[in-house]
Amino acid sequence: MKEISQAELEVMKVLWQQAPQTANQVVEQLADASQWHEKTVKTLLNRLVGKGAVSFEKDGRAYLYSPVLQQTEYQLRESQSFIQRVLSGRIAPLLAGFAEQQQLKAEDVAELKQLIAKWEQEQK
Amino acid sequence: MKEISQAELEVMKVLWQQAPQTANQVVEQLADASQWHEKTVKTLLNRLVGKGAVSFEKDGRAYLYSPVLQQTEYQLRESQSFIQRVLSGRIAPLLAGFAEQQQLKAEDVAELKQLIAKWEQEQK
DNA sequence: GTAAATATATTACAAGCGTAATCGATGCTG
DNA sequence: CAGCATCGATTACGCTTGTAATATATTTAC
Repeated sequence: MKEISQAELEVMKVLWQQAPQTANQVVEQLADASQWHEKTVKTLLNRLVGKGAVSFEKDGRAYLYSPVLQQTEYQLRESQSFIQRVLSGRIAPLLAGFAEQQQLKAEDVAELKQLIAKWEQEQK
Repeated sequence: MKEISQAELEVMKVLWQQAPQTANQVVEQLADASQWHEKTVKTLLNRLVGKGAVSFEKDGRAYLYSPVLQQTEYQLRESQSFIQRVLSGRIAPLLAGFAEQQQLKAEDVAELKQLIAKWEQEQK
């Protein structure tokens, strides 16, 4: 699977929320959110099909698009490559930075604790 | 400050390890690690200067290069933008993915615990 | 059934990127 | 001092990306 560009990612997000969707449904959501021209969105859809990240089936004159690449899979892959590439494999500095910026929410901390508990279980 | 590309980042990493360095010192380290041609590395150095991420001072015929952008600053900025763009602002899923892949090390967990403790202190 | 609307497909085009080669200046060597 | 070696600067070139416009095929509306 080829790399997905930033603009293409926005299109994927729309499809991840709901699928399948026609090109026009996708266009409408992104016209609101991103000020993108219809033609631009359709180009992006096309490129995503070319990259194998999105598939479509014909529904009369229009197409119905669906994501092939799943969001969790994408997030995991990107996270791993990001942590290697930018953070040299260490994850804690990222959180430290976040904490400093007061961007860590109670919710996040709760999830972290659970994660740690689970991890410790597995170590036994 | 303009965006730093992936290839440029490798050059920054070398300068973050030690600075200032001559172009040739940088070239040598990257020739080993990345198979890059001398000309390629020098182009990257030049582009980084153009982007304001690296500065130089003349030392006779050669230049001495130093990073202007600091690594921690870069990492923080990139982490924030990554978490927004890819993870929609939630940091926990990233960790969950990591844990699943057994990539969380004892060291990481220790750091995370400390972070949480500190965070809880601050909430009081 | 012919024109207008509308879907996708094809083409466009400038900027950024990866990956160098060439140019021009300066210093080194014999 | 005349060429060679070596800097950094400039130029190159094909690919990707952002951002569309144009072309083509198919419906649908008179």
